[in-house]
Amino acid sequence: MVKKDPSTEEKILTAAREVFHKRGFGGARMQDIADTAGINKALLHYYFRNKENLFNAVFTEALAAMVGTVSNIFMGQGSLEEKLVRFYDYHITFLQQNSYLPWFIINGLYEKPDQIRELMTRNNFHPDKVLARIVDNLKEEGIEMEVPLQMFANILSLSIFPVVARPMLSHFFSLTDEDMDRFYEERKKNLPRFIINGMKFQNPK
Amino acid sequence: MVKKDPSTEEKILTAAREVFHKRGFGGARMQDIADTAGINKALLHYYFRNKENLFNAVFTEALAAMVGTVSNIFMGQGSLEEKLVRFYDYHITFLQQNSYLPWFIINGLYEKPDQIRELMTRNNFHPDKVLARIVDNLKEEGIEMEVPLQMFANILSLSIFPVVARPMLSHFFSLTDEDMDRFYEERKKNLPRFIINGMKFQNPK
DNA sequence: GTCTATATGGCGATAGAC
DNA sequence: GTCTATCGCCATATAGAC
Repeated sequence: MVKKDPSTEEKILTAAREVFHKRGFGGARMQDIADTAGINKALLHYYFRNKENLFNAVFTEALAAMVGTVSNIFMGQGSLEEKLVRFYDYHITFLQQNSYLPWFIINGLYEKPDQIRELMTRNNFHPDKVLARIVDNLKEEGIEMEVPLQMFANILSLSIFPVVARPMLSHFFSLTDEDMDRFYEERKKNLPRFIINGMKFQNPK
Repeated sequence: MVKKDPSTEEKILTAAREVFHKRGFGGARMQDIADTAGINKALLHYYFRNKENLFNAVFTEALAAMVGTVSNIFMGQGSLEEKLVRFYDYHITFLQQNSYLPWFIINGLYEKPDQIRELMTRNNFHPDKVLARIVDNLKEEGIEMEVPLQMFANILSLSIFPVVARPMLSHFFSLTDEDMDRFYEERKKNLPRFIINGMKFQNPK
């Protein structure tokens, strides 16, 4: 199977993903995106009228992918630990390539909550249902939760924060890129047990 | 005791803090800072030659506050669990009052990585020593850590992320302000045990 | 020290030829 | 669809009166 030459639109989107990811919305330069895509600035505006549209395209695509996958993992079958393994494996990798996303979700909820909420429901993401599913999961495994929300916050914190805070950690501890990559691989392996065990202890019955 | 009229420099710094914390370096506008301080743009440049200098002043201060709150507690005496209790009690409260700070620091490191490394050494920040202290602590308690960095990342993630992501959590689960406040109080109580237990299991010797 | 007015440069966006 | 050239704005920064 021959790989078709990527269309200009695809080239733009790929470039935009890369530049927005590195610099954020404000820091990204249309000129940079054009250069990375190997075209000129004017063409960007021909395809996506302005910077905001281009960002929204990239943002929506990423959000949809993430939300869909996460939902599938937790709503499906299997023990909680199995699900956590699959979740961290997917989510940490995904975040490494989209580390600006959490910030834009959080910030977007301040500025345009409806748009984001709409996007989430359109992609069939219902955090309350995911949480309910996790609680059911635990019940089947003989663990009763007092405050499920805490568990949900813990699960997300442990994957999102260390990836978003990558520059902070690597600066603080003078870590190379390879160090950081190993660090994230370690996390994927350790976090599921860490969570399950921490929780078991808190509900010792 | 009479409160002296704040000097112009203090007014500028207060305003700069507010604007930079919310918008980061790239997003902040000198005009905004001037307006907030109740002066005009030219005066900003009179006091701090340029935007970069002003930013550095604010950033150094923020970094010091953040690192200070963390290291003071962990560098002192006591068992790890005691320290964790004190840490979360203090840190989560601190973050609730300074919820922009973590984003500001992380974002600052994205925007100007080189400059910040220089700032850190100049101001004698050594997070690696804090971590070494935690590891010593654990050794005294008979717990050997394979990858201390993981633990450090976990400790910080669990306090910082849920505060920064407050709008996300409250949107997802339709929580009131009172709900959220209770949520954070719960965390202060639960997190120390959660961490200690999760960790013990991972190092079962 | 504090102001008004202005210079300077960069970036998003558009016009228009091909 | 793709390019070159250029506009117009806005943000930082400076000049210079008071």
